[in-house]
Amino acid sequence: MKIKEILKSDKYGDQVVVKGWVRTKRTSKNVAFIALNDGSTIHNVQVVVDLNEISEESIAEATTGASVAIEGIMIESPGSGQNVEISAKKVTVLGPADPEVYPLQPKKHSLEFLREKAHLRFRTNTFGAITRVRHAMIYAIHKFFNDKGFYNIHTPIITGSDAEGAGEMFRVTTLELNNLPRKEDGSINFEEDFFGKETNLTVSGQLEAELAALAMGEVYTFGPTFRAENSNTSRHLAEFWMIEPEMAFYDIHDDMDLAEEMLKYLIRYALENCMDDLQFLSKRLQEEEKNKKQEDRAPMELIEKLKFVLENDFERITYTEAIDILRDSKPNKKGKFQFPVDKWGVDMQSEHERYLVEKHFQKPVIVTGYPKEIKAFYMKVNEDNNTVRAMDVLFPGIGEIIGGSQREEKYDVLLKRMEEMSVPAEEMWWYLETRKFGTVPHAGFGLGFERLMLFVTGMGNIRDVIPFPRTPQNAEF
RNA sequence: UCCCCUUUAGCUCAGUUGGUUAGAGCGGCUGACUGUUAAUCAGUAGGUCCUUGGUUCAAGUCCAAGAAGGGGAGCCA
Repeated sequence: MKIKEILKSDKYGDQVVVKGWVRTKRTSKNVAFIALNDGSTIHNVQVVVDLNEISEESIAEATTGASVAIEGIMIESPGSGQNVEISAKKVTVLGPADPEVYPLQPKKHSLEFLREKAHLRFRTNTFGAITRVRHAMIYAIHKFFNDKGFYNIHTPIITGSDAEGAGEMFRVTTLELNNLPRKEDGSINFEEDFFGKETNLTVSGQLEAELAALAMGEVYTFGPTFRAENSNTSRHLAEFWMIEPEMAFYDIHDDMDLAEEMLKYLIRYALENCMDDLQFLSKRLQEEEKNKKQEDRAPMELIEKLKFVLENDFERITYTEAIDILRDSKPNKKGKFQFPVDKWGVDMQSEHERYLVEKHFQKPVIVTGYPKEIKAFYMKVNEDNNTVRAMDVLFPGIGEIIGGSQREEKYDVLLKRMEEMSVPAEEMWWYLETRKFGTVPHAGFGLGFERLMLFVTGMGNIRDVIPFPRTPQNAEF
């Protein structure tokens, strides 16, 4: 029986078998207590062992980290702290964990330490909670789209195009690296490679998702994404999961509406289904906050923050309005920004996004209408021929959580944009053909799944919301 | 890739102007305790002071290079 079910039950007297891992064991002369967890919930079940019936020796190996099977009876707990507990009739240690060397102790560990113990950190309260919330969010994403009539599309992980225009790519090859086949001019002959051409891991499924949307109407991808950027921040991974909806007949406003609706749906789902875990994460955060200086502390605790996002409309402004606000802002006038905002056309830096979201509006902000020079070739050019129908959703503490746009559906304009930005049009013939045959206005966006996880769990480092993070110089486990 | 910080016991950290046998709390182990909640109390073991080189009579402490980790920036989701 799962511990989650036992703790909800009041069938005192029922016989149960529980299997799990020991968190702590406390012994006294006549009685021992084992706090047992099986991953089904943040809470442990308390197993009571009468040492007059079961010898202390037989449970000697039931130390922190050991796996055990308990046969016993559910009883109403006389102690405070829990309603139900299990009176053990038989304790079997399935797999001992030598307490001299088992690295997880019944105490707080730093997140940095646990990162080096990623194979065992699932056994901690924090990562158990994160893992359950992560699952709930994965499920909720599929449910959200399914209920709206979207189709899930599996886009390729190995791609032959290097024109997706989103960062450095990981090369995929079966060529022998110590003995590369060369052409006469000395360059590598990729015709001998597995696919007969240069291939990489995908940096986005968007282009393929567009192809599907232009027949299926509303589609989404949810798959692994790879970026070989040498990026060392708490918000970047070399391998992460991205959700990319793509919708025919949507304009930029429909796109924004969907993005806001989806984010709120997911947050609501977490509040309705993961309250135990969120409460634990919130408490954990609040304890961490105590060690911070007053000005660095979060203005709201986790659950309050999630509810706040649910209950308020996202602020929608144009890039031009954003630049005006920033130019007239106190930190800009006082020279507090590392990158001063002086003229229209500059890209917004992290500090500017943070100012807008955390100081000026104090809620999520969607910025649209960026200068076309700083955005991708596929974004629809506005009538002013100066800005594009891009939209970035900015979240407090995280920055850009969603980046999206209405796509350029006009063949001539798209081709011209590709030439301007030196995107090889010949290679992208298939993408262009969708604009040649039955093109329609359409839009889409990309949501970084781990960035969503950062927000929902309140964690500060993206390496702690994915089980096995891949970052520069680190592919352990 | 750039800037800043850190590296001392299993974990979290202290270690004075360079000076003798390097400390604490937690955890482990041993024992005590009539139901505990990260139990409590007593005792006990445990160290390549990140690595290499240098300065010095003497280096955990000063200098140089490197490694690992963290924070921030860029890039982005």
